[in-house]
Amino acid sequence: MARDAAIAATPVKRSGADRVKDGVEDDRAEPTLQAVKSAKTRARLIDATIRCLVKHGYSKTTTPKVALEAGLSRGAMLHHFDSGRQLMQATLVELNKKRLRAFRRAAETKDHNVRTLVRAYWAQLLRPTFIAFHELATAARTDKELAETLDPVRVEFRERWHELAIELFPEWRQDLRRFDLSLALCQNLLEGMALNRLTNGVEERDIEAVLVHLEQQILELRPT
Amino acid sequence: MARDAAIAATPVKRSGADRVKDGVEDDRAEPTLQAVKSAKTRARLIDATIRCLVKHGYSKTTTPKVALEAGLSRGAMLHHFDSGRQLMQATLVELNKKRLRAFRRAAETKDHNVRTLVRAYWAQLLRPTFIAFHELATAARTDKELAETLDPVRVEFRERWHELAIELFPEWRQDLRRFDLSLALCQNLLEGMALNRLTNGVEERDIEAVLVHLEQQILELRPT
DNA sequence: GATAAAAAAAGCAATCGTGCCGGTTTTATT
DNA sequence: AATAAAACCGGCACGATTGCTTTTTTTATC
Repeated sequence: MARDAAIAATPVKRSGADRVKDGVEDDRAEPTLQAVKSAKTRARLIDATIRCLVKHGYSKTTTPKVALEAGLSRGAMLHHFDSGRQLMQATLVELNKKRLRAFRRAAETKDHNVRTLVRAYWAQLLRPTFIAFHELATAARTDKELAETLDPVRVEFRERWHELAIELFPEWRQDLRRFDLSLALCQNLLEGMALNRLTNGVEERDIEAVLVHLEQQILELRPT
Repeated sequence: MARDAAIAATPVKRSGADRVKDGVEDDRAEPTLQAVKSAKTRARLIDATIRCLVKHGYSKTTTPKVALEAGLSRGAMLHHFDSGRQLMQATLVELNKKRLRAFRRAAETKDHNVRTLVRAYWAQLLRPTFIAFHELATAARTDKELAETLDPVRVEFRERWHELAIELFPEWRQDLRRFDLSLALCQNLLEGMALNRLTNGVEERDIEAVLVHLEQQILELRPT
């Protein structure tokens, strides 16, 4: 986990991270030095990027704006991420982690019924994390390097989402066809509605009705 | 309504258009002069913009690229649209017209059943028009001026979509609640799936199942 | 055919984002 | 305390985009 974070968010010319990596094999645990500061700064930059994506959109998210938002100089920023693109890629990976974390959290609530899960996912789609993710996903359509980062992200998201759903509702294992259909319905419908909502593409009063209907649909698709 | 469209798609220092506009009240019809050429060039620029949005995405759609794609000089381009932003706004209005035209066309097919209409809308969402529209809609979230253009566009789209659907299936007038729900389901589900598809966010094999299920759903919501 | 207007092209200055570099401060290790 | 390696900062030059202005060519009307 922590290693994944280091790899995904690590600049080429890192050093602290290398030490940690080497330390893993030659001594037991050298977890904290100023490498922890580096990680914090990287996280700050990524968070600033997310805020910029939400506030200004992808096309107007520039490296000076991100640096300003993070309270760092642009020079310091380029010390951690060799280019703006690397920062975007790291942000994309981090956004995926955030989304998956939110899932886990929602799943740990003790009462797992379809209704609460649908509501939990809908709530997630209203948060900045999803907005920023959408900005990057849209950009990735025409940006080869971003697409190459997005691709494994999407795969992982799908897999975890599947795993988690099966874990919560094991009875669904009986009919995987309907299971996949339910997931596809839920994801595409809610995400479509969330995106349309961002630019007044859906009437607020329709939302509740759609949510209720979706819940009903999934219940009917569920094996007995 | 028509005035809004004219404002949105018309350059400030137009002339042919003014003449046509004046001509409406002082003489019967002065439809063709070189104003028609101007209109054609504007259309060419807008089409080039759409192609650029599809090919490069919003963030990399620049005025030089559009001019090149249209086979015009940048100077000529700025003669028709005072700024790149105006071109974008005009393009957004035109995209809406294209989508509505496609609807009308689909509706004129003689056999109106739920299935063919769902399929027709889905087919629309796979075309460049929708991709370009989505690029602009996404940009509009953080661009005030684009948002001001998008807003009436969304309203008109919704109204026409409602009108058309009621016209094709008048029996639905009995239960407008379910009617609105059906439209919301159809639009958000299909658009969500279309968008996710653009960046490998949905498995191809799930698509058909979702379409079939949606058709079934709408049929069940339909009054007898 | 002459003339005026519009369409199209070409050129210009200013701005902005990017990537990179040298220099400075902080931090950790000996 | 000394030293080395980081984290960090400021500035530089290049390229690209934008809006505007000026010039040329086309087109329509008298």
